[in-house]
Amino acid sequence: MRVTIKDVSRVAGVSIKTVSRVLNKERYVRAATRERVEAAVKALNFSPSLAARALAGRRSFQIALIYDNHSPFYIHQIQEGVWAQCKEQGVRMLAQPADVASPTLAAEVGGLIDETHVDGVILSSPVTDAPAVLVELERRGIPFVRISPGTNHALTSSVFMDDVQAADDMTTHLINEGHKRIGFIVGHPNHMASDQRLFGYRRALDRAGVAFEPSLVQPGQFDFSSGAAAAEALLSLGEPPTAIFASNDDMAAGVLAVAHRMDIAVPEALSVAGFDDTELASAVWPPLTTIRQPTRDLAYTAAGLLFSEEGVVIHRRLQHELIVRGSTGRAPIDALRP
Amino acid sequence: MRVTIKDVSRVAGVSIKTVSRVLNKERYVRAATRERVEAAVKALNFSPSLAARALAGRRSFQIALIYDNHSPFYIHQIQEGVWAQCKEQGVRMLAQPADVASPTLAAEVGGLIDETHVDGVILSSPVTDAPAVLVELERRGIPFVRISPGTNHALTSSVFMDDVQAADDMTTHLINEGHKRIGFIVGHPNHMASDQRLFGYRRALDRAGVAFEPSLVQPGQFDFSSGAAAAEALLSLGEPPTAIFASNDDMAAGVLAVAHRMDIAVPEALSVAGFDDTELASAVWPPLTTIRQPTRDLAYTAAGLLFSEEGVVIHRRLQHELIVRGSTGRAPIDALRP
DNA sequence: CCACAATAAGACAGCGTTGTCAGTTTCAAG
DNA sequence: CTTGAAACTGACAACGCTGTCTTATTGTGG
Repeated sequence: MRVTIKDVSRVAGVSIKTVSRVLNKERYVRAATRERVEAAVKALNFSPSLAARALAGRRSFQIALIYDNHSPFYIHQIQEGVWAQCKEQGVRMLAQPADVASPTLAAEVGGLIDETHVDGVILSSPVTDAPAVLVELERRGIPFVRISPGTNHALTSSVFMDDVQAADDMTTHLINEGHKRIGFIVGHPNHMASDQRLFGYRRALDRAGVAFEPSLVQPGQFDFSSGAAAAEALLSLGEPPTAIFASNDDMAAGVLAVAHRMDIAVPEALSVAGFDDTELASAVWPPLTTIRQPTRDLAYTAAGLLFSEEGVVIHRRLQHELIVRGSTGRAPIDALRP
Repeated sequence: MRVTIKDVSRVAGVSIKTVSRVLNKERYVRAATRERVEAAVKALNFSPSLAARALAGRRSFQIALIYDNHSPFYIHQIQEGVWAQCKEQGVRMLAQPADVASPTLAAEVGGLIDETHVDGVILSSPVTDAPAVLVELERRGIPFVRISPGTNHALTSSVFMDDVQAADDMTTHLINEGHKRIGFIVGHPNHMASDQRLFGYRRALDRAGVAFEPSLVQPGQFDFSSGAAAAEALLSLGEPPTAIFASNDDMAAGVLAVAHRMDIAVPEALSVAGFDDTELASAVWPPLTTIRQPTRDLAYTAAGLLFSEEGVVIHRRLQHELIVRGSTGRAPIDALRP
């Protein structure tokens, strides 16, 4: 039924071991032999069984991507980046949703590894910072790379962007546009990036000599409705902000919706800024001023590191970019004279 | 290193075959024995190797989900539905992006199956209607289920919704709101659903006695920018439509953006309707009147069919729902008197 | 209490590869 | 030529399970 390495070896007139050598690009195969084998592989349309390879050899040609993130756009980009790298490397990707809050998470990850023999694991935030998972992976000695982890102290590679600087950049941009009362919507508490973005916001305010006001900071969950709720709270303040910086695009979309509903003109009366530059940022009106996070590249690079020389720990920072679109503008005149 | 069935058998004091029986819930194991084995499994934290199971047995405990769809929200829901079902069944999901336009698609799918030994395949539109893929799957005799296929004539199960009726419902709703000139933005030509939605639109017009006007129909690609382009074309007509029905939400978001840019009030001067009810529909302003397509359920049900009794072909239709939100309203007065 | 079926458990081969090791050919230097 | 190392190739045993077949052990009607 199934075409096996045996069939190939018969057609090529060599031993199965030689076919295996060709498949794995090992040394010590005469060019003429290699060609005959390759021809046979092509003729029979042979694809080696990953199961058999995993069982017999040291590699499984599979890696796992573990994520728990409720922004579909973000996940989509992460998947795409990892996938692209896997394709280049001839490796399969197992995309695995997870729940960082689950007490069985580490056990599930362990089970996944045992079951599938994956060669490595990509962790996406916030799974990057689930201690139980990290312990489990280290105990197994399986290579893994983290995308946008909260801390870099682990002895494992990671790729990330400078969330603090990015939030600082955005806040500074708003200050330069004349805004003094800038609302901030914090991200999901599970994500370390949330704190860092908040820190960047405060740092920019400090540097510009703008007093930090706790009532202008609202909690959020990185989703649309929490953004809307936070916007309602901010806009019903006695002295509402002239700009709102939501720490991701989904929440910024929520802010826009509330502004529209309350008939507040954006950006004339209120500037709105997001973070991530997901497709959503350009799908809303006005299109969002945001931080372009190189999500796809982060994922692509992360997977690349997984396949790179073993034992070398690399922390690679990718550059973000401030994207100015229609949702932000000069502060209203009356806000400029205190 | 790795915990194997042998370790379990040693701890439980039985043969590996008996452990295998317990794992696979086979008959002929005394309750007491089963309990001892289960205890050993738990104590050792044993997860059986899928590779070994696939190689030795008839099942691999893996299925593949193949898709090529450029709406991240849609894919996300599909993945989630299939994933949920897989989790219940204790089976792994291989999410596999693909390109229906690629001439090597069928070969890739074949390779995937050979490599991974998957027990079954879920096809998401438009891969559902790639003849080469269907031929390849049938040739291999591997079970597969299609989500929202263009045709139901194949001898394989499928789940779908009534795209014609849904588009008819939406169009009728707009007509009932007094609209006579209703623009329509067609979906991606690769998707059979595109034709069906167009047909539903025409059917509703016909029944209501509204003349069909070809210039009111614009092509699209199911993405934001093609929706925007189509809107520009429609709104610059000599006599522009009072409503635009985009055949998915992404394109409807594009229409909204153009309306905002051209300073056309929605829904006062222009009603905008979408299709799918992805999260995007509620993230834009005004929130979209749309058709709720039970995407997640379709996927969940599809995976369920894959695991159900073999050989039974089932075509299951899931119910859609017209969701009226703020983006549509009565036609402008002057449009009501011809 | 016996015969015989139903139930329960184990021995062993084999799934399709790779790792190891041994054997054969090639080739350059003496 | 001869020799020895380097280049090549193959035989065979794993890998961790399940399928098949065989061998107990238990239960049941006559």
